[in-house]
Amino acid sequence: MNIGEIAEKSGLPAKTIRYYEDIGLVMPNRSQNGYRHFNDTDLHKLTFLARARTLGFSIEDCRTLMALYEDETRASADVKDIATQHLDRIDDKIAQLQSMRETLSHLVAECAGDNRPDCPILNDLAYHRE
Amino acid sequence: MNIGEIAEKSGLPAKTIRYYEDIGLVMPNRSQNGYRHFNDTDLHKLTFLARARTLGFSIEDCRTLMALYEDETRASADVKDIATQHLDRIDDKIAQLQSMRETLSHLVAECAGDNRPDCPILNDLAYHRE
DNA sequence: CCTTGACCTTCCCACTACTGGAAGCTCTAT
DNA sequence: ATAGAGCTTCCAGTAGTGGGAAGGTCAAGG
Repeated sequence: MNIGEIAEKSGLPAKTIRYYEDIGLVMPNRSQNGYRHFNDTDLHKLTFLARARTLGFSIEDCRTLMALYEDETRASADVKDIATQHLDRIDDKIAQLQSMRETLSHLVAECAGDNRPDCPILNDLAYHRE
Repeated sequence: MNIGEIAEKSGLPAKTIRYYEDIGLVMPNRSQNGYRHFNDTDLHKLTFLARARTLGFSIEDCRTLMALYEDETRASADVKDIATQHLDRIDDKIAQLQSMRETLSHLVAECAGDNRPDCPILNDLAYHRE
């Protein structure tokens, strides 16, 4: 498979696949013309990566998860640790966003949104005291 | 005020304040020795920016919001539009994170987390079909 | 007067995870 | 022969800092 084909099959843009090769996540062979040549194992890896990225894992987490996946002597505890930490980070982010959301939605609700200049949103930004 | 003092008062790192000058968000005067010299207006602007950033507005949003703040003939509708769009982006992000959270928490719950290799998390990554 | 240490300056690199674009080579079909 | 699609590498840029080098400035102490 050339890069275009595997891009379609894996759902990852060709650019991204080249980038993953750059950072050593996949190592496709090369044809004589210099084109990357991907096999089914590469496709499987890329699909794995695409799924892990969809779940929000960082590239470094993905690297570790792939290594664990390929290590038949792994302990599932190691995988669970990574996932749990990731989950904690997600929870932190959600909490942070919800706090923003809370404040913003109040301000938006209070703002008349007409052609007059008075605006509670700007007042908050200018004079907010924690 | 020198940069150290205003950094402390505004709560922004000196590095960040220099960056904000670079991109034209603040324009402090310079003393004869070349040091930046900030006045109360600068402090007010930086505090405004710090608050806007806390609420998650992008730098470009901040630039627009500051311009509106300084424009006495503004329409509050323009401010409300920016805030509403930002709120929508936040809602999107929260939804995305909660979807990840949902999937991940199930997988984590199913994983034994012991020293055996079998792991539902890796199975999902490797064989997930949407 | 000299030195020390805390400030300040500019400049450049690194980070995350790509994305876009330019210049140029290869393949396929007409 | 040529057009167009697909491939290659390399370079630059994104957002918003953070880290650190190399060097100028200032105030206090000996």
